[in-house]
Amino acid sequence: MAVRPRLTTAKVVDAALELVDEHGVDALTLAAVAARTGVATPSLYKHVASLGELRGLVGVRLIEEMTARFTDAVLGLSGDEAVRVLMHSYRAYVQEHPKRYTAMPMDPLHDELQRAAGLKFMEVLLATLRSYGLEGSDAIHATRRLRVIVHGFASIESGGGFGLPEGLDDTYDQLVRMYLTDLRGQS
Amino acid sequence: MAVRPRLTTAKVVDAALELVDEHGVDALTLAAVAARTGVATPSLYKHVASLGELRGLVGVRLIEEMTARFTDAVLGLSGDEAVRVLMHSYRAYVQEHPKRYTAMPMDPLHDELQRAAGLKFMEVLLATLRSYGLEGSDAIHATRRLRVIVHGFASIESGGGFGLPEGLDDTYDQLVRMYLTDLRGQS
DNA sequence: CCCAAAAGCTAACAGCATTAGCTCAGGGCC
DNA sequence: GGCCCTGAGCTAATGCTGTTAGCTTTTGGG
Repeated sequence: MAVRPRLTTAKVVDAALELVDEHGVDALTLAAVAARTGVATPSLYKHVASLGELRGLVGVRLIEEMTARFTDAVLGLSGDEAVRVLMHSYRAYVQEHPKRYTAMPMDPLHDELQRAAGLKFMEVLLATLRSYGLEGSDAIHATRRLRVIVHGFASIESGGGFGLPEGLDDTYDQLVRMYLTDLRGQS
Repeated sequence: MAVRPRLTTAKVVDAALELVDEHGVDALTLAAVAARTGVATPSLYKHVASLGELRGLVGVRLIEEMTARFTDAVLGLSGDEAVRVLMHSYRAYVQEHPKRYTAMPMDPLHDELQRAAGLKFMEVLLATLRSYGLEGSDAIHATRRLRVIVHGFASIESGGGFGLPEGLDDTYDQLVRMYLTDLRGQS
């Protein structure tokens, strides 16, 4: 640590995220990040190993941010109310950052950081379902079903996959209700 | 039509799809397609306007192929059995072409071809749900819920997003059951 | 039999990620 | 307090993209 760097890995990821938010995930290029941080492109390699790694770090950032937000939202709640708040929190996050969700990695097993972030995320889901008294594989299945619904909807909505946005709130409410009913029904 | 072309747009899309299947969606490059079709890269522009358009055509191909397959699978069935077969057909297709699903466009409104293909796909879904006697927005909500589940699961599974693949069949069965129960419950 | 349309080609260019090697500032250490 | 060495940032260069311009050559229609 001979020199205090003007740039850090965290700041590089910050700039990358801004770029994704503003111009979409395809605009995440090392040249653009360099321009935004006021640095020559090759200088970024002092903080990031490659464009691929930067993408991975952005993914970790997203998972962490969502996890923190959901943890906060669900705090002090339990049962159906906790699940409802969690699911609506998820959708709200994606709605606030429409272009961001495309950068979410579905494969958190490759990278060690992503793996850790993914596990923490799963823990929040499991904790939210704890009051239902599910054990072993039942708990795993329940979190999987939750992920499927929440990610499926977010993915289609943020990609503009639903034709007209009319009644989307209703559709989501129905999904939440469907999930909760099913959760109670199998006890 | 002065010359019988050695290459056609369809063959270009064929090669593109092969590339996606073999080496993932990131390997879909004009240079690679040219190499595979035995032609110089710029020659492709006689059949395709740009890489972006080729991506779109690949997307259309995928939607059409899935639609055809589901139409076939559901033929002569109705009610729960039709829905069950449709959902399992969807998953089977994605399992057979793991890397392919990433190329599926969620935004079929930009391109005219994609729009048409997407509508046909939705028609199959609506037709499958016809025997439930849903009308108006109820039918729309039901198809949306179906898409959310089916796409959510396929997206996570094909991306390796479920940790261990253990018990994934059970998870999917639970989702199918959940959807059907919900469908009956609200009549 | 000619000619125009169109498929494929080569040459060229801009933008990208990435590597190699340099410069030079500043904190650790005596 | 002055040296040194670590490391951040730079410039130059390479190879791979997609894309455009303009030429060559084949071939079906008149």
